[in-house]
Amino acid sequence: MLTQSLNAPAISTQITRGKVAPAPHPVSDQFGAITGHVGLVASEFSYRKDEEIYGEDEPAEYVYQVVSGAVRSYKLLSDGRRQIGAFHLPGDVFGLESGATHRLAAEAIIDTTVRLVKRASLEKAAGTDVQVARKLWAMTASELRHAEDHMLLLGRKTAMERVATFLLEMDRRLAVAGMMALPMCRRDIGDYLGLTLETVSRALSQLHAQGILGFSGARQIVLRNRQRLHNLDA
Amino acid sequence: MLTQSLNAPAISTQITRGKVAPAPHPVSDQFGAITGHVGLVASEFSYRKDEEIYGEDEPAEYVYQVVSGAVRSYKLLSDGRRQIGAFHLPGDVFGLESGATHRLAAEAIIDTTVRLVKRASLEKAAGTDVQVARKLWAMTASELRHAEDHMLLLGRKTAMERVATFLLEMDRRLAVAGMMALPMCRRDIGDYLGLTLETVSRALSQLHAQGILGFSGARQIVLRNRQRLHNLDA
DNA sequence: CGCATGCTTGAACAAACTCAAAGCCCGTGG
DNA sequence: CCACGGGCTTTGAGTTTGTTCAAGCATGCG
Repeated sequence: MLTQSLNAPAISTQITRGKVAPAPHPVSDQFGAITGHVGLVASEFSYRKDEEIYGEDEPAEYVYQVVSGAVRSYKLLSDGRRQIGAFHLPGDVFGLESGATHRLAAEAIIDTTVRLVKRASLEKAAGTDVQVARKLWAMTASELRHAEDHMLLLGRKTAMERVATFLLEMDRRLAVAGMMALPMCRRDIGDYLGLTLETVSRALSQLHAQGILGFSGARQIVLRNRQRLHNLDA
Repeated sequence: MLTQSLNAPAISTQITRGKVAPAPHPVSDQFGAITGHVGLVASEFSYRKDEEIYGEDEPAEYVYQVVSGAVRSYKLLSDGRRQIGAFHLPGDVFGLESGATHRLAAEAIIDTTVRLVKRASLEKAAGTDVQVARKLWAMTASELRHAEDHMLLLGRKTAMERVATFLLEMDRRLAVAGMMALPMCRRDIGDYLGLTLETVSRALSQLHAQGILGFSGARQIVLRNRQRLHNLDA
């Protein structure tokens, strides 16, 4: 886990470009805000479902952005208990570290393509460009904000409140035309919310029975009443 | 909570110095590493036990360092459930934000003196001095690391494991001559660990019965067997 | 020295977990 | 195109861990 810096590509799609897409980036494109600004070299890389992107405590050689797919960042206890700290969806940057190593491991939840840049080149850019330095700090601060909210959820919310929070978060982040297609299984959701997969399933069933959400298959969910869901979320 | 930027001083000890202590700072002094470097103006301020230092979502006007005493940072749910995200002990910097507001509230656990600098002046310094910018990022990254470890604790550890982790953390951070004087009450510990105060008390009693720790009053604790405590911590 | 606050302990309870089984999809291959 | 198989999800029943509610105790502060 500590030895290799990058795993084997999934389908040998290691397309290295001299420069990342020169097309204009929206403000929300955090990676573009950096790479576009200082002209860093970015590459693309693909991982198959459940493939490890990097391990816990591995040297942080690259910084990643999800192009398509989904990624989970997690920590393990020695007996296998897992806590997922975050899900990374298209557009999200992950694997950014101020220190030398990755604090959490990362795996592709489904087949996933990422863009990546060498951490060293970002550090270098930050050393000369104050805007880049500010942006790196802001990205880490944004992760911290999420972690702080999540500590409140894990420490103090009930199972139903956690699931309600999760659904509202996913709705915000990946709903298309009022519907969301969850890339992760019930176990992943449980490990994110500090619950078992059964408890997650029961909460979702209950919300379904109350008409608050609709299913089209276990992972296609429509929120039918965001207000009521919000009320369930403490 | 959103209106005032700084609460009334405890005992009118608002000593403003032209410059903070010019004595050499150890490497561990994060605040000094910045203020010393760029010559920022720092002040000292005191808060009485249980006094609010700033509220959640209040504008982040200052960055603080504990000089003496102890501080808790926390979030509340609407019905009063509380999650303490961190305890700040002498030497610790807290209240540092990349964005405009404080994400957690902060209160003095006991009578506390802090050193503080205006956030704006730090931002300004970071704009010209890359070392300062790097340091601010590193401090936020350090908080993130703690939050990630704490998510694992809150989401996946048992009550005994949480208490063991807590004791080892406090031992590391505030033990003097093998003994630690906890500044916080059982409720604070519970709200930090996602437990009730009764569960914390029961775990401590059990550790005492097993000879793993000794008490001299409820808050004076001696760890008699760190190895066994470490084994109890997953 | 006395009281109030915080801590401990006990007993009953509840929320979530574990273990188990059945059902549903979805992708695969015939 | 349909049948099959396997993984994922749901649901149920019983258990466990930690919570809640309630006393009693200690301690440290005035």
